[in-house]
Amino acid sequence: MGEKMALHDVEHCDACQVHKDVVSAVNARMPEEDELYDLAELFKVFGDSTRIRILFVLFESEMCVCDLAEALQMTQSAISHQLRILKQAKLVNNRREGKTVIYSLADGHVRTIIAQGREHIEE
Amino acid sequence: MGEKMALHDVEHCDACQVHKDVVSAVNARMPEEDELYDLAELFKVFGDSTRIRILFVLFESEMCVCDLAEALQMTQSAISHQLRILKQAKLVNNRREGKTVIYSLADGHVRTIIAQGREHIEE
DNA sequence: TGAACATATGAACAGATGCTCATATGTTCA
DNA sequence: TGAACATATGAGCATCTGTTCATATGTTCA
Repeated sequence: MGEKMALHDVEHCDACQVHKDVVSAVNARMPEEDELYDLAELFKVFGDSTRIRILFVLFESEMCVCDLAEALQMTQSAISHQLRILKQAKLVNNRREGKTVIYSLADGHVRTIIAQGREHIEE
Repeated sequence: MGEKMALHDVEHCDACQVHKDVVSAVNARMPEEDELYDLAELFKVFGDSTRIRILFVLFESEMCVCDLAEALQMTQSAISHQLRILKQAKLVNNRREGKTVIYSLADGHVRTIIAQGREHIEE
């Protein structure tokens, strides 16, 4: 921030003057830049049907990579790349069992978020 | 579907044979292709910090396009493009009042989904 | 140890995405 | 009606994303 904040003039309508207090109030309650960014990054992870499908599979049962590939009819590589993203977002956990690696859901937020999403689109 | 479903052989581990019943069960409970796609599309909309910021502003108050541009220090065009996406996803409603167009949150799922997302990243 | 298996990862490429710029559409008011 | 204002939209461009392909890492067992 600071000198980088060279607030270029932004257009505003006449009504804007009236609502200026609301704009200030809004900015006061807006989360930090970092949190907004992290939130968007989190939802980006849900924003791909391959990853959504992986999560649905894991709703039923923890599973190894190759079973996931089989279940979704995709290559091991593609699944592995996506699992990496899901893991970085802490949506899944994994543990090694011999040669295989077992992935599972990380926490309940995943179910809640997807459930709310499903409710929304069914309207 | 049909002839397009030329199930290319997918690799599978030895353990996979054991879990084959689980894979079948999973596929039975998997939502339709369309729903999975729509779900991903919905979350994609949440997956951009500009749109997240717009939603946070609308949490506080319904608002016209130029006030949103002012609040977020972005151009009217950029905001308008994003509002279009939010509207297509039925996350916001709008109504015209004279020259201005007022946008507001569409329903409670938006708050719930974002609230769950915030909970998740604060761990 | 070395072969076979399971998973991870880097490079590369095609397709999607978000912003800007220019301009069109829609509304009010003199 | 025409000027001014508010918003919407299409084209273009730079960037990001998901898959594939090749290959590396890690594990088991003979």
